Amino acid sequence: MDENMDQKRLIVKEIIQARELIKELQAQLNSSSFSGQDLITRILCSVETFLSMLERVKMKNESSPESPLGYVDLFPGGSRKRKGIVRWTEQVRASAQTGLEGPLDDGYDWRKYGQKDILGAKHPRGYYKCSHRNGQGCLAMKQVQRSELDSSIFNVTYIGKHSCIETSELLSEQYSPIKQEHDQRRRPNYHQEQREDKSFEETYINFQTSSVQVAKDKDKQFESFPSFSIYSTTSMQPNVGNCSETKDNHFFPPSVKPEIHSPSLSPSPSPSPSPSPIFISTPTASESNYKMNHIEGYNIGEDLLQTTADSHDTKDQMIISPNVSATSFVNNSCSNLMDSSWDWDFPIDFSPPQF
DNA sequence: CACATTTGACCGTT
DNA sequence: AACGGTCAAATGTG
Repeated sequence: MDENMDQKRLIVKEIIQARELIKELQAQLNSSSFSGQDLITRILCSVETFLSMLERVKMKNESSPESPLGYVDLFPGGSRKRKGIVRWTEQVRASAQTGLEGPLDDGYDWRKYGQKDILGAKHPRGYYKCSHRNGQGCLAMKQVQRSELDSSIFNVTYIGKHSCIETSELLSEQYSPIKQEHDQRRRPNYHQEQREDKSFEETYINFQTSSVQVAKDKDKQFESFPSFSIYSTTSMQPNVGNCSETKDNHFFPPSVKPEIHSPSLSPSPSPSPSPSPIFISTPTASESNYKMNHIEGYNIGEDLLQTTADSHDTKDQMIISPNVSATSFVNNSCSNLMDSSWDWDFPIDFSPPQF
């Protein structure tokens, strides 16, 4: 467990180091006499190291039959929900086609079997079973609830995997290029197969301080933990220029690369209270749309924390060591300390559910 | 008529 | 007891 703690520290340290370096870059760019190349290289080195870490997490997940890439099992080990049933949450924006009221076409046939007003929620939660439950014995279910923050967004929690063969799939095998991504989702067992689809090998991890409120007392140290998101894809080359980051530590893949605005280039710099020379706009919701489905940020954040809180050996976690980094930066080149002995079995667990 | 949705009742868990 | 999840009768739809 001491080893696990060290690994956690390294990961946290790495991102914090990146953040600090970026802050330093901001300050130095303000002085205008500094090109910032050295710092940029170091920052990107840290980011690359972290992405490599994520890659390792993902590779580890690939051994799971139930945890497709880009979807983090919310309850590893089935600690609080029924064991042996995968459960994950996606966030789907109502499109112009489906309208605000849905239904949300995720490629499967669902039959609504209930609706419930949820305490403290503005919108009721709908309960769905796969339409092929009777015919094919498919046990997949989902719950749909409109987001509190954005009523055009639906939080969709999937419970269990489909064992059915979908009728629409049997009827048509024709996919238009434009519909390709959506139709990927229509494939039977899409979620299970996604991890095998190289074009979809993406990992999106999102921690947010706003979700810390649900953490239990022994996880209080998370309250000072900064918000950050990482969006990784194996198609991302070592060319760190593909990575973009906001001042809130949000990374995006090239496909949703945010637009970068520099006050020196922009006519009217944002009147931010604290000087921030680089402003990066996040992708619009419409750009994200199904891209954002990979993880439901708030839920992932809180569920990771809750999952962590369920572990028995996590009371003393996430204490940030100031002296450890996985990255060494020598002569403008980046190397890190990760090797085959790296063990990812630390309590913030991406490992597959245990049956 | 067959099937889907709605909705209040019921049940298990906390 | 309160809450979330499910059931099933009533109702709606094609």
